[in-house]
Amino acid sequence: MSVQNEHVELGVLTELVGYHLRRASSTFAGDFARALEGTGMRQVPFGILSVVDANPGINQGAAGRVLGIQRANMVAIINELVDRGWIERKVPAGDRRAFALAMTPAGKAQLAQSLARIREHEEQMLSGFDADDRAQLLSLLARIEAKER
Amino acid sequence: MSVQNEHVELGVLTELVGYHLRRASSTFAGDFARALEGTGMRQVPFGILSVVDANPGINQGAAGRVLGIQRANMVAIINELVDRGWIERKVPAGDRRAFALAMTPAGKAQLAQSLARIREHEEQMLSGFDADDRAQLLSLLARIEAKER
DNA sequence: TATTGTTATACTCTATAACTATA
DNA sequence: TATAGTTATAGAGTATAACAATA
Repeated sequence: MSVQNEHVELGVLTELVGYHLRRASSTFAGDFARALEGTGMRQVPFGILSVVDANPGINQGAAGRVLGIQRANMVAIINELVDRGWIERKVPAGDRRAFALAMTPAGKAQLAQSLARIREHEEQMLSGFDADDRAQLLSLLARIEAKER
Repeated sequence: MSVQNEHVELGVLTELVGYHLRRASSTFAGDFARALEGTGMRQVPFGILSVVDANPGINQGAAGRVLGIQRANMVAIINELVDRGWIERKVPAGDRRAFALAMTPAGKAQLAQSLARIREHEEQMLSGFDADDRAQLLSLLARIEAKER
């Protein structure tokens, strides 16, 4: 029997929003990875670049908090971004515990290049979605994100 | 400065559907884990229970395929479900390569108990969503899942 | 040859606890 | 004391390659 002809029921999963969120997110992430293949860019590091770019001088803890990444897990990711020359750590005058993160010119360029690929990938994944569909989806997702505790 | 007063911009992430899908899915998964805490149930094993229940006699490969889980990764999960006495492997008469998976009575009970908790958790996460909002969300997610390749 | 299940392995993401330097 | 960053560690999910048994 070929895979195409396989008839398999999902059972109670069919009606569970959590299941479909997980699968849709996974489908999106898989296409993201293919679209960025060879660049070494992944979803999480890209998120950090976006936040550092939008908040020059932000520290690791604050960047991690807005992205839902714990302090301990930020260390390796920030190290990677610094090693690639995309962001830099500066010791601020006021509080010598925290580093101020800032984009380098190479980081800015990387962010722009990745963003171009990501926009293509989003167009692909959302083909068939009109402006209303996209706005609806973003609005519904935002209402779920707001339930984070 | 308290966390509440922290003002941090997401930058280009704000408009990216992939980012919000990932965060909403993560918010949902976190609440799922809290709702099922102590029962040992997780999203992936629950999905398998649902599929086996809806397709008695299905084999590991087919169950994994519909859920997007690879053969190699099914082994440990099926072992766990068998060890817990929730499903059983039977050697079918026709094809002795594949096992036929079936629910045990304990597995049926576990599925029902977990489902009750999961429905409460979904009510919590979707409070404020009317029937139309839920149908819209499921429909939009299904259109993204259909892009899986 | 192709398929099913299996083993081994590795990488990403996530989670917790404990430590240090600084405030 | 509280906070920022760090280290160590572990678990869950996911990915690939290679193998044995069966078809």
